[in-house]
Amino acid sequence: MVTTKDIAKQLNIAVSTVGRALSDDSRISVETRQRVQEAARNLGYVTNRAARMLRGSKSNLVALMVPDIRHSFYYKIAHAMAECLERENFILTLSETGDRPERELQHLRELAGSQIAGVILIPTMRPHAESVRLLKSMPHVQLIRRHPALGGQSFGIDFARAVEDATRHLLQLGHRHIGYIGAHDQLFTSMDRLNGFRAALQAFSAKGSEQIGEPSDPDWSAEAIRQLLRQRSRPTAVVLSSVRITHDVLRALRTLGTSVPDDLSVIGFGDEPGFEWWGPGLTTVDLPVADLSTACGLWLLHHRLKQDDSASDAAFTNLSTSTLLVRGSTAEMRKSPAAARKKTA
Amino acid sequence: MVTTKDIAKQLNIAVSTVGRALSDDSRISVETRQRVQEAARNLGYVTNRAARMLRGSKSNLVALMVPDIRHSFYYKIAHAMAECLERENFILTLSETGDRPERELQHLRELAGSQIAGVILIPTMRPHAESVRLLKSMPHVQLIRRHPALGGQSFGIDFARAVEDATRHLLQLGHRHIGYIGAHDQLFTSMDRLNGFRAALQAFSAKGSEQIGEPSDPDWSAEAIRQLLRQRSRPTAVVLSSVRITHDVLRALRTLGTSVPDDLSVIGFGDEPGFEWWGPGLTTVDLPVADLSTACGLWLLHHRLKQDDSASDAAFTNLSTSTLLVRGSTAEMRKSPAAARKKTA
DNA sequence: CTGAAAGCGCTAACAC
DNA sequence: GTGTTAGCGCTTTCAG
Repeated sequence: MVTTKDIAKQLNIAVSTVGRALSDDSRISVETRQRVQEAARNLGYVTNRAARMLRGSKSNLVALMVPDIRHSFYYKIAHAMAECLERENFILTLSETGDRPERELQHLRELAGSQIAGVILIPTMRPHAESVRLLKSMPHVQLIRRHPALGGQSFGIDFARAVEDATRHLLQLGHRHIGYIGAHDQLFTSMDRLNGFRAALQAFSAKGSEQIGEPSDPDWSAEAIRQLLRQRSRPTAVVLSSVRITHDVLRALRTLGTSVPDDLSVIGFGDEPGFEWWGPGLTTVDLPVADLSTACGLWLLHHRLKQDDSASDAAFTNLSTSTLLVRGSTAEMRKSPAAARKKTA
Repeated sequence: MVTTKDIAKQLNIAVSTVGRALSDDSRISVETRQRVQEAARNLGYVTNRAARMLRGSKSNLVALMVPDIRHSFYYKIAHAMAECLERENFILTLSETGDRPERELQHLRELAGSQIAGVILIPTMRPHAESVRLLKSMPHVQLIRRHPALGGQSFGIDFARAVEDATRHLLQLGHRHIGYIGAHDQLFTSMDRLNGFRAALQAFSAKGSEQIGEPSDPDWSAEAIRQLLRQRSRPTAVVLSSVRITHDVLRALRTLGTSVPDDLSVIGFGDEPGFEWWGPGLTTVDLPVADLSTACGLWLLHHRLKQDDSASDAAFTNLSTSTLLVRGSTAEMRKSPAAARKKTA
């Protein structure tokens, strides 16, 4: 490893001169500056950030903590963050929590030791007390989810409105009995989504059939849609409230041979590769993940990490709104589904 | 930030004693060790890795460099790496190159300065000379692709065999005229795949129609499949040779209304969510990405990063084999495609 | 068993 | 315009 000392020795000058020349200090003569910078290039000098950090400067590491990078939600976030941070010469670290508080804590410990500059996290349901304490010592923002113990800065999506818009779309198509499949966790955003669904129904005095459960069980969603379709008076449309559920229900509907949108209109959640070509094309809630992430990344960089400690700890919440992507899986309600079936046959 | 000095002051002992106690040095009495460790816990001490690194120890950062984390190929890799590194208390950094040498270089500069412990990279087509030099100073492995200038350690997939197996499957179903859609870049693995295709055809003395081009253009693949289907004597099956191409062709086939597998048997590349429910279910080459990545990560950790510098620079190449996932998009060749169409109608 | 002190590479305050 | 020096937090001799 080449150090400033090596450069100094080679040019017969002092280390401090080298340091100043490398940072283009105006006190150093232009000539010396050039000589130093050239020598640095020739020797392949790279500044040792460990040493610089020891002197108090911040690291250029920003951590992103997500449940599982394989979900479209999260890899889209990671991509947007990577681009955003790269532009400012920051390095992105990636931690997967698997939604487990212990893994979250383990990562935070590791990150704290590495003097991370900041953390962007999708928190687990119930973070450990130590996680909370560790986060207090590093600038951070919550993304997508929001846990009260983790400080007031967060970027999220208005899920209530997203689901409400989706439901309204079905109502405007004439549907008056709509199914809903959603998750059960108390905290976070699941309740928001359900509330959006209920709000829309109420506005039209329509009927809802809710299936609430544990979508992390791979078979649960399939069973939920079967339940809905088995009712004597079954819903003519269904709203799915997470990407995971959408995946599982789409697969189940193919197996069941349900005709979409003739027998059932379907609105999914999120837009993954494949949703476009599922059956007649899936009408779905398009989440503004990329924009949200970029906004979040920039905000962390500019409001929380800038040298001047003017950065306030004031609560800050940004809620993005999503848009409905209308494709073929939703249609006007016909009086009799059977009639519709005949017509297309 | 709590330091060893703080702990020392609080307990009225020397910093060196604290340091030794924290690393469970046998020379320190059990009692002192416990007192120190308890104090550390109470004060919320975390060891400052910057300082430790300055003393010569390696960082716990391992970098992963991929073209774009949003592709299934790469997020699967990232996931496997994250899990693998986490187990050994390493931190994964994620760099996106967008397949552009300049971005690759920029990231490598940043990583070099941060004293990264090691690099796992999917190299760009033509890495900069400086990238090559930088990589020489850090332990690294190439993954998936393999560029001769970047050292002899690599983990890859036997693409030639993957495509050959896929083609053979079609041949065994009786197809004797098979289309192939593939990429054009000279280096790396594209040629391997094409060779696999040709080898299989030759074994059966069958006819091939190759469309070779630039799949990064979103419309190119669609045009390629149209070309194949427009020929007077058109192929009865087609082999797709990248994930990207598979996505684009599947979309195009839907638009064209081609009946699969009656009019055309199709074999895709990679297995993404959605391939399973595309049309009759896509027969595809299932790439052993997760296993490969885990193997690669473990290898870097254990062969290249261990303190003892016994780590050899010997060339090492691991080629994994993939398996064919047979679903509904491939069928036995009928004499007349039209007859098949009638039968199902 | 424990303490004192040096030094990793860099920056910044203080000379000249 | 440039040199000297101290010190960031830790590990590691070398002394006791």
